[in-house]
Amino acid sequence: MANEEKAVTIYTIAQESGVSPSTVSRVLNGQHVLPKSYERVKPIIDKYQFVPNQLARAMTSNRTQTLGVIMPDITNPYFSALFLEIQKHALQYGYAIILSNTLYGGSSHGIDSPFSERQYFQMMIDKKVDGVIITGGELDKEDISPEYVGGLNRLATHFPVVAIGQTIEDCNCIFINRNLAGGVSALVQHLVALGRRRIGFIGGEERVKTTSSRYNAYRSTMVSLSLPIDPNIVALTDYYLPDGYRAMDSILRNPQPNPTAVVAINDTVALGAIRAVVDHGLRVPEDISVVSCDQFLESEYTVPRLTTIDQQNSYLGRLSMMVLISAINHVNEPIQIEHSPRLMIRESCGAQVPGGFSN
Amino acid sequence: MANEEKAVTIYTIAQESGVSPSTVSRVLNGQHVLPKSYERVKPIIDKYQFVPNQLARAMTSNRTQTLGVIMPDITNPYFSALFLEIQKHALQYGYAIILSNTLYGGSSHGIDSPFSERQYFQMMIDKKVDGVIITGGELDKEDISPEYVGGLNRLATHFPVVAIGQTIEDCNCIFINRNLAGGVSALVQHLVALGRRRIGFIGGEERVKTTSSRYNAYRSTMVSLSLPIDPNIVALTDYYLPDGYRAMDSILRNPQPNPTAVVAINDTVALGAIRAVVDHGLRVPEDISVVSCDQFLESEYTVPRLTTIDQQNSYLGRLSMMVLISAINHVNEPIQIEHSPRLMIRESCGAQVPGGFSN
DNA sequence: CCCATTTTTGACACCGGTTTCATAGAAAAT
DNA sequence: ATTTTCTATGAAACCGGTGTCAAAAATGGG
Repeated sequence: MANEEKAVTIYTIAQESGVSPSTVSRVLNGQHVLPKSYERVKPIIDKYQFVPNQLARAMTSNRTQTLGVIMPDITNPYFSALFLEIQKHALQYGYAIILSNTLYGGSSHGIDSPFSERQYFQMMIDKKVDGVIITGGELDKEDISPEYVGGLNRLATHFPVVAIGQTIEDCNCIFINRNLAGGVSALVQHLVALGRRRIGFIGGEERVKTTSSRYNAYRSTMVSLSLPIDPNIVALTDYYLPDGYRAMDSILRNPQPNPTAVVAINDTVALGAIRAVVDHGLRVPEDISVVSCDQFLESEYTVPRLTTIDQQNSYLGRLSMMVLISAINHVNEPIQIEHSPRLMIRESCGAQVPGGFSN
Repeated sequence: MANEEKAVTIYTIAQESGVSPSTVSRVLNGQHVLPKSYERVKPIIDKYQFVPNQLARAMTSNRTQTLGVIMPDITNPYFSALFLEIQKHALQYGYAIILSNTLYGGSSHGIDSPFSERQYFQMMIDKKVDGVIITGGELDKEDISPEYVGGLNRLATHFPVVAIGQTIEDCNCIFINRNLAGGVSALVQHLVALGRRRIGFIGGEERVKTTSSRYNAYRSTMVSLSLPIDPNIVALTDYYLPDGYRAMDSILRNPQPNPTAVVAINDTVALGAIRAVVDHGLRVPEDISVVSCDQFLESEYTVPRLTTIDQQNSYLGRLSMMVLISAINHVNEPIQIEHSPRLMIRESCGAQVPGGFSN
């Protein structure tokens, strides 16, 4: 297992090429040396395919070429897509990524996470990463605890921290705000245009931005269209399939008249809701339209095809990575990536779309 | 950004408590010291909440408390579930995890991965991780290149490598073999018991174990039941939703009679197939049963609910982690975790199951 | 071709721990 | 009380690089 032969170090190279270790170091770091010295050192480096020890290098330079990503749950397709996007760009800059899933509020995994988000903060500090991207979890809550903000600030004294979510006052992180409610108004208007008036809402947790901002957009659009908001056809639980099922089921069990359309917080919740509708012997979209605010599944392949909003989440990963990299390099030029949500009108809203297959 | 105050080191602690750095080191590592010394040092450590610099520690101990995980694509639910399982256990042992997605063959992401799997190997070596778990990618292919095996062996000279997939001869990794075909025979028999005889198969790539072992199980079961295997209702493409769609679509476009049942390589492919069936104006399961060999979605919430095989993949994550940890600690007690695939009979096969909701 | 100036180089300290080894001190034996 | 044995401690070397600084070499000007 262990490599018994003495490791090749910068001293090995120095000795064999007849220069000092310092000169080898300079060659490795692209600093200027006389051509003569270079010609001596380079072949020896190549001969051993020498790569300097990153640990030793990190000791003095305080750069580990490693980044941290903290998110609640990688099995959530929204987060896994975000992570992949982040990683693709990180690699181009030679960074490895330590991924930590906090399972914050992750009841859907049957275990209570024994590690709090703040313990992950400590881990990132211990690992001496060069920067961190953090998203989800307590960051999305409307009332963030001072302890959490303290933790973020402590993190930010060690390295740049990019926080995807809401902006927090008096916090030294770099914030990237998602336009969460983007397209929701258009979505509701689209449903109304299709003749649906009794429109419900199902979403995640109540005091969490992802839900509240969309819920508010739904409410204000309903009000502006002079449509009533009936609390009997609103249900907030969590963000996964079973939650969507449970929410829709409770609405349909209610003795009040059923909604004719329901806006779901995201694709998974929408699919859970559709399953519940079917289980109640009803059809989507004929009896009830079910639409989603946030596409992160390949929802053009579901039955029925989901009407949803493409929030262009892949930009988010790229943006956060760009921002982090430039913060690490103390570059302060503001980075702008344009993107706007796109309404994807498909079957589940009841609109007449081709989509189908002509045999 | 940078913490300007001088860092607290083991020397700080030594000076303040009036002992030598060596003694502080011993206290930190739980080695035996006189109670007198301990009483001196401990309060100072607590006062600063001192945590020794992991980088410096790693320099001499050659332990980074970091593990590597190399997989093709975290957005694939199978892999993300596996990763989460691995991480949960890693954390209990105090390991952080560097995740690398190779996007091997990942045409579904629209980019050609600029980094080959072997470059990720190098990265793990550079990062001096304590061990690696690798799965998917070239490891699943039937004809693995000698270069790849060489890469694996090189990895294994640096630290223990757990490879989830097939066993490779003359390779110093620790192999964990999945029982890929488990339950497939029972699945086919179940379909036959339901009166389906013209049974097709759709799966991933041809020379990849995940597909070939299941495909072979399908074939041998068909043969043993004296049923014909019609190549017109077999289609192999890839592992994602669009692939399932494409495969089923091509089968249905074929002038030959349609299958009455189709076995899909996994849940995503099955869902893609179902979408194709519906697009051809047919119904699942009335016209065509669609079943899956490998549950990794919450497929009890799909429409129709998917009949599939629970391969109990979560055990795989736990097992591989256990094996890796004990290899790192040079423990050689064989680890056995029992698990057997379970057939999940639901709607999509055409069986009469309660499942539905009574209004 | 020699002296002044600039550039390149090598010796050495340093990053923050661990480990070896010799010594001081405690415990045991005489 | 004295010698022997054992144990705990501290000084110093080490892990493998980077940064500083003074000496050496290269360059330029007269």
